[in-house]
Amino acid sequence: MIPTRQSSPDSEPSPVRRRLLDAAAARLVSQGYAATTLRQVAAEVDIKASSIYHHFPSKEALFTAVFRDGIVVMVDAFEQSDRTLPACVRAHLGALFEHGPYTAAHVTAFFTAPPAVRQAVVPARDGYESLWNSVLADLFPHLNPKEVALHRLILFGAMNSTIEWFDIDGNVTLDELSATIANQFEHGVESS
Amino acid sequence: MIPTRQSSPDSEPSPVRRRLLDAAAARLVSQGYAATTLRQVAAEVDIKASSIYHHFPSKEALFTAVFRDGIVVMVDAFEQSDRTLPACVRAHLGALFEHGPYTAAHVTAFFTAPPAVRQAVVPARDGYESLWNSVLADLFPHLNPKEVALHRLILFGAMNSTIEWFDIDGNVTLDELSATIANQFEHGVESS
DNA sequence: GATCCTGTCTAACGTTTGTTAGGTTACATA
DNA sequence: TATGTAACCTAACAAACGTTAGACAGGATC
Repeated sequence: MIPTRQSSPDSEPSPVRRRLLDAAAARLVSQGYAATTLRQVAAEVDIKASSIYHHFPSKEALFTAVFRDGIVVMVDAFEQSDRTLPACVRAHLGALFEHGPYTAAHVTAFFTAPPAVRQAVVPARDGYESLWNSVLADLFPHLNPKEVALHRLILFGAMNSTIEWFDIDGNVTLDELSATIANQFEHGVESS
Repeated sequence: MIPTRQSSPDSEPSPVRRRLLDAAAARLVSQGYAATTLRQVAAEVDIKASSIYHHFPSKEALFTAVFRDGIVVMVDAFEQSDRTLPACVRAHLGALFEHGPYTAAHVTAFFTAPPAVRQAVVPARDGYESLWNSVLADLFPHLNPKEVALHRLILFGAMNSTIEWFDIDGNVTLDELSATIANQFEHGVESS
């Protein structure tokens, strides 16, 4: 009857394994890959660094799992939304700010990870991008596929950068921010 | 008569010092702060790591200088543009892709640097952001200051994220990309 | 010619890193 | 009761890190 918060994307793995992922994700957000040490992560779970190797075969494997879970959280949020643009934007920002540190870790630290880790996560990333591409293609049928991809990248940049400055406890709510971004993407800043 | 490219933002410092900054910036882009070692940077300039300390008092000082130069490049490009939105966007992307690795290093690695380094660069960052705020306030007078700041952050996110996917040697030119981003910011994706 | 300064070097320091080897407990299952 | 396995531990490894100390060369200055 231990009240461990299960912000888990997967189906009930070992509690310690889950807490290791939680701690690793949280550290990734604030420190990046290279500066996050296994001893820090282990200490946050009250075990020793060497014990991590009973759950993951290497540092790379641990952080690969974190990045994968970051995408799982995004895909889950995306699939629970209707396919309107504001809803999709809201789902993406919700994954970033409301569903644990995994998506935030992915967005902030993915490019600080070594190539082997990045490559292992690429397929999952591509899957999420495809979801967006098909939604945008439906919503804006006057765009050809190349334009869809280009505008999606611009939108992703706008959404993901919020992790660097948006304050979830500030004056602006996530709903308002999502509406602003979606509206600007669709109609431009003139219509604000 | 050595053909060292002088992609320098400052006024002719020691050639070795400049080359150290160049090498450090290039490494920052691909590896981030913690993973970039002084021995790597020194090797690229054909000196030993300990000799760096004749030019900079510490690793933090070296990379602080890199981040500062990243802003200098941006400000220079910005001030040579007229104050239209497409020109400002083009200047920003030019700083990212055409004027050496300093701005790219700043955008990709600033948040991977330790707090002491970030804080030392904050004033210069604020200056550049103020330039943009005043231009956007002039161009879109119907926005109040809070809205200007919010839309600037969204635009910065869109522009800076291009460093992660745009290929300067690909099919799309920097001019086209700048026009697309500026147009979308102003009028939305509908008008594409 | 003696002195100083600049720029580099070699060598080493203390620390930290990811990782491994081997031992110890607790709790299953037989 | 015996056996096995999961989960942790201590201890240590080799490598790499930022940094420092001290020596040496070359050129300028006196």
